[in-house]
Amino acid sequence: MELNSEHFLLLPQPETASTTLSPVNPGGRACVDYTLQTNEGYATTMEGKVKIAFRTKSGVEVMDDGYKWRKYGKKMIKDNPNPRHYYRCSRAGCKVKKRVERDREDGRFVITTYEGRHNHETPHSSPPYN
DNA sequence: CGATTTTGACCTGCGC
DNA sequence: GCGCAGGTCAAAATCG
Repeated sequence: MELNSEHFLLLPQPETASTTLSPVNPGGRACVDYTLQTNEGYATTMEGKVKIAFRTKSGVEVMDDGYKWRKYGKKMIKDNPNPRHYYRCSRAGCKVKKRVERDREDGRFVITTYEGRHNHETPHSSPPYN
């Protein structure tokens, strides 16, 4: 499966996303039913920046989208009792970042946030949704 | 042997 | 300006 902003709802950005909304639970979140195993997801497109976040109902945060990810950091967020993992594409020139954290209320949910776009083809080519 | 992963420390940005 | 939170990088160890 290709994780492109085009595959998600391109929301300009959650209005008044400064107080009431949470990073993973915007007031105007888009409850979509894409071809993915995702339940909810929203994409925020900024000037030249792409932020895609969706909640997966998989107990496994390791969803192989066909890219090689290299973990470069782990952080405990105050808002979440669960640690947040920071991944990065191992391909040279690929500055795509991936953030994975478990849901704060439902440990069986995983919030995956992709930032940026891949500038190379999938080094794996094994899309189970093809 | 090389790449990748893990934990900690450090740095930056924003808020107050 | 300082404090807090979040994010990134680095060094070492491990696995393939």
